[in-house]
Order: sequence, then C-alpha cells, then structure tokens
Amino acid sequence: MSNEQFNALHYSDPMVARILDAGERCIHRFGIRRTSMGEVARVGKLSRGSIYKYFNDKDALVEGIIRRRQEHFLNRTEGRLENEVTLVDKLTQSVLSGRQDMEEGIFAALAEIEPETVAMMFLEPRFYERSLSFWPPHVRMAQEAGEISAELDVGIATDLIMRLVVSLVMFPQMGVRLKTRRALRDYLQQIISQGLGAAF
Amino acid sequence: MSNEQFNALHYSDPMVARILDAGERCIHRFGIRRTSMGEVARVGKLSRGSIYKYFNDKDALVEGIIRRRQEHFLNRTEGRLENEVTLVDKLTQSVLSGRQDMEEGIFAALAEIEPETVAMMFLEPRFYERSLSFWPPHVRMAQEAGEISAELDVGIATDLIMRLVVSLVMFPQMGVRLKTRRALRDYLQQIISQGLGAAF
DNA sequence: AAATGAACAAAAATTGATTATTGTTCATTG
DNA sequence: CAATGAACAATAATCAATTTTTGTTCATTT
Repeated sequence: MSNEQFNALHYSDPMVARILDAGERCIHRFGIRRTSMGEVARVGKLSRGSIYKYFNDKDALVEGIIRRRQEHFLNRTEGRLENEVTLVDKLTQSVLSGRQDMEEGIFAALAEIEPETVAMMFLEPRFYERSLSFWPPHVRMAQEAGEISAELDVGIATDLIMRLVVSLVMFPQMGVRLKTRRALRDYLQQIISQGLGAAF
Repeated sequence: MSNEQFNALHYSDPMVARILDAGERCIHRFGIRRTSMGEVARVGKLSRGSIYKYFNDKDALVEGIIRRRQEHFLNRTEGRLENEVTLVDKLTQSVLSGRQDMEEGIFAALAEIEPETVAMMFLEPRFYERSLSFWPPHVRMAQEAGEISAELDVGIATDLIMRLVVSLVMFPQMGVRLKTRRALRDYLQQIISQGLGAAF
C-alpha cells in the first residue's frame, strides 16, 4: 500500500519533475552523500514533506534521479539512432553518446566527487535492466535487413551488444585505442559481421 | 634510487613471500582498510621495518598482494589452457576460472567487506595491463591453426577477447544466463567465429 | 649484509559529546 | 485535496580530543 512510486515514475508530473530537478542539481554540486533532503527541498522551493510523499526515502530519490538521467540518455540516443541505418552505425553512435555522457554532466561530476559510488553503480544489475530492453528491436531490424544472421537468438545478440557497448564506454582505453568514430566503427563492423573469423 | 620494488617483485624471495602471505591473510580476514602494517608484521612474524624495506608503503604492499594473486591466477589459468586446443575452449576455460576466483578466495572476501574497493579495482587500468600481454600468443596460435582470420590485427583480437572475458566474469548475469560450460562455449564460439553474422 | 626494534614526527583512525538529518505523523494552509 | 511546515524519536554526520598507524631513521642484533 502507501506510496505509488518506485514502480512507475511520472516525469511529466510537475511536482516529480521539480523534485528530481532539485535533487539532480544538488547531487551534481555536492555528490550523493552530501546532499540532504532539506537541501533538495530548499533548492526545489518545496516542502520536505512533499518529497517524502513522492519518494519513500533518499535512496528512492537518488534512484529516481539516476533512472531519469538514464531514460533521458536512452531517449536522446534513440533519437540520434534514427539517423543511422545499420546496426554498426547505431552501435558506434551509442558508444560515442555513452562516452560523452560519462565525460560531462552528472556522471562526470559524481565520478570526481564520489568515484566509489559510480563504480558501485556499474556493478549494479538494475543499472543495465532498462538498456537490456532497448536493443532487441534494433537487433530484429538488422536481422530483417540481412545485416546479421536471422537464425541467431535475439537474446544472444543483445547480450553481445550490451557487453560491447558497456565495455567500450566504461573502459575506453582497455586494449586498442578507439578514439575516432571511424576506428570505433571499423572495430564494431569487424566484430558484428565476422567476429574474429575470416574477413571475406 | 632507493627501493628496488614496485617494478619487479621476486615472489621466490622467502622474505617477500612471507610478507605477501601475511598481508594476504590479513586482507582476507579484515579487509584492506582494517589491515595495519603492524598486524601484517605480527602475522608474518617479522619486523615492521623489514616490510618497509620491501614495500615503499601500504599501497605498494596491497598492490603487490593483488598482483601476485593475479599472477597466480594467470599461471593457473595458463596451466589449464594447455589442455585446451582451440581458442574458444581457452576462452571458456578462462571465464570459468575467472568466475571461480571471484566467488572464492580473497576477491570474494573483499567483495563482502569492502565492495567499493573491488569496484574501484575493476575501473583501474593497471588491473588489466598484465592480462593484456597474456592473450596475443594464443591469438597467433589460433591464427596459425586457421581458427580465426590470419589477416586480423592481433591487437584488435586481443581487445575483443579481453572485453568479453572481463565482461563475462564481472557481469555474469548481465544479459543471457550462461551458466553451464556448454552454453558459455556455444556463445563464445558463435561470437569468435562469426560475430553476429550468418552462421554457415 | 640483512633483519630487527626502538624512537620519532606526521598523518590517519577512533572515540564520545554534539549537532544535523531522516523518516513519520498530523493539524493547518491555499 | 494536494502541499505545507512543525513536531518528533531514531539515525547518521560532525567535530575536537585522544589514540593508533604510518613512514622514516638508525643503532643493535643475528
């Protein structure tokens, strides 16, 4: 019973938006640890009681802020993806968008103030859940276009895509430097179409 | 000038081994933060001064412990790999070995006591450096055996292998569940030989 | 020579008293 | 009726005093 939230957040609700906006500004400036509910209320010019009406506790608020940011990222990426025709170009664009998000905005700020928090986020399975529902439609489109094997299980393909994108965003300099869009695209093209197999 | 260490650790040196053994036992029990040099000295039955002769500071000692564990893991894995003929089987074995290491021993203990520490370790580039020199020989062998494309750049192949192995060890349940050796091997086989391309 | 252990200042962790924040309730406000 | 803000006990953060640990040095021991 009790609170509605946690399952469905209504970003369009002006109250929810105001709380999340204020919370995000606080986290951006002070980090999660040093942000208090009172401060969020002050910044958002609303009462502390209202915040608790919409979010069960501070953790829920923080999760809401991260989730909205993630959603925003996925929507923006989805928009950019509409310009791209092939799966390879979509992947390339996603990695570049992801890297951009990690270098600016709230994630970059958090990484500086509370790196452990960001590191922990990456290990959190929930962090990927939403992204996991993002790719299957694109995989099917690529299958219909004959770009990738139609026999291949969509789950398998999504799994590889997720692992590649996450890895390339999280660890940009793990192995080969893939700095330019061109280098990144060539790399992804090779892997998507042939893996490490013969290139012909 | 000054200390020899940091670059080359001589695990065979009984003094070094004794310090690392003691340190590892402490970290295993109390975590990194709650382990003091004095405690390591007590457990190893040697003087604090000796530890500082071999390790510049606590960080160097901790790094030494992690590095030796990593080296041990790679050696053990290398041993197991000698039974495997194909690259796919080597990868499968590596992922299984990696997962095993994450579920038991010092990493599992640390993950329980100080999860942030483990999370931070994963984001540390140095953590992968050693592994990065591990795979190229196996890649070349696979190329000579005709298992993967001989034209493909070894660096590119190593990069994908590293990303796959790290991802499958770190995030075992990110996408598709690859619990059994068989499922894992099939997955890797598909990706290595065809990527997401046609399976024929 | 290599290891020891005592001595030491500087830095870090711990402790306990104090203050701030959290999460909840509810009567009041707009 | 949704939002408010005051009140509240419980929990968590903060701060200064104290203790521990760190990192270094060096005379002594093995």
